Amino acid sequence: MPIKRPETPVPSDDAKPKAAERIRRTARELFYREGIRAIGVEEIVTRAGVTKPSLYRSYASKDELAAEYLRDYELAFWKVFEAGEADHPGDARAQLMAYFEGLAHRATQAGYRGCGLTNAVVEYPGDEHPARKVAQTHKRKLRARLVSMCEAMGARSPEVLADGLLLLLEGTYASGQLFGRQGPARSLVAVAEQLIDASLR
Amino acid sequence: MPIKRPETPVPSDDAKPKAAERIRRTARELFYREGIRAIGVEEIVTRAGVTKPSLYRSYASKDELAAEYLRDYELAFWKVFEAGEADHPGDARAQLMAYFEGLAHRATQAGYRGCGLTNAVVEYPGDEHPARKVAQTHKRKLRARLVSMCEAMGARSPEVLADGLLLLLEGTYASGQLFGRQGPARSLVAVAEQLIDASLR
DNA sequence: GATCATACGTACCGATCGGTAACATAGTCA
DNA sequence: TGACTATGTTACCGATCGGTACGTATGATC
Repeated sequence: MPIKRPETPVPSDDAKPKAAERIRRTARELFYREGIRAIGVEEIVTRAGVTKPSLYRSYASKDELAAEYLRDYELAFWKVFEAGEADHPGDARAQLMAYFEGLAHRATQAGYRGCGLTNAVVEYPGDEHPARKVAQTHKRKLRARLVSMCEAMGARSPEVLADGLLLLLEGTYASGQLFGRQGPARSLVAVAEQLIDASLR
Repeated sequence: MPIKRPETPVPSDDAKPKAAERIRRTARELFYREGIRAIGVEEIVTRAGVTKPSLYRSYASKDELAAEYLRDYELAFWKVFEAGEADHPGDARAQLMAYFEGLAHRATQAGYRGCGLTNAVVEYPGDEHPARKVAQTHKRKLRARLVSMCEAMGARSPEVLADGLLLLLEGTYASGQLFGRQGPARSLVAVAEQLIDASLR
């Protein structure tokens, strides 16, 4: 019979226990689908199969759990956003359009709920909310990233093109939940191509 | 001394009394600034200087009050949106750009809160909510209106151009609250012009 | 001045909100 | 085995949620 080794390797500084991870995943799903304000902590712990004290030992408050959810969301976003780099190395335009194509598809599915980060900013107008801070920091990062991609494309005015593409992105997030399957998000790719074409020197 | 005539003219079927109107106005301001879910009915009636029963005598529920708020919001929107018609009769492009210019200005002010209708859809993902229904109906109307304006402009593909402009609009609503004064909304006019130019035959 | 409808306020409802104190249990290492 | 730590559980807190039963003030009409 083999020796039972500990589940967490020796130099693991921050291995989250089971309950905290279940809470995290459940909160992520519920917060995204229903909205943060709409979901109570009671429902989170019930659906996660744990109880409230388990939540509050791992997260300081519901607001902090929401912020954590958005940090996870951001990680997942970058993974999708950067997926095109492998397929199109050195081609910023193709990388960006790969993300746009995927987004246009997702945003025209029934039940699409937009960007969790943008939604959080809508739900929490006050600047002091931790979730809002995560979201705003992320969006600034995204904007800077778009600018550098537009520079790589050789845009006449990278900032203006990046702004335009960001407006299209955010517009797609919103329109995806406003309109159903035949929403304006279906034109995202065509419009983005037009805009990029018109912006190159 | 003149005969004191009744305040409401004879064939007035539904003249709202004073308290209901105060509630309406207070709700409109608070719902827009703070969000619908964030504001309780208690706070509305307190700030309006009335009491809860007064609210529930004029509105069936908080949800219905929220829907009423959005109906008012929609009226105000069309007033602004159609303001350009007087200045630029028969010139759909100039009418639209007039709205875009005003929006770009508002969306780059500190404390901008985006579109109340879009925000409501973010706050209430469930299709059955009365506020959401108002918002979605409005957005469909807006989309149709944009299509007809793009036809009037002589666009190659009016639907695609209208979609693109709608994405820019919604993106501006969102970006206005995400970024501060130097947000991407500042480029809205330039981008829209580029997109329209590229879409005419 | 009595009547009566309308409009408004006082006081309260049960439910749920986010959050916690106190205790029980399980795994780790001496 | 025994002490320590980490995690889970029961039961509860005050505050606030949306909503209402019921009594009161007001103002026009006869």
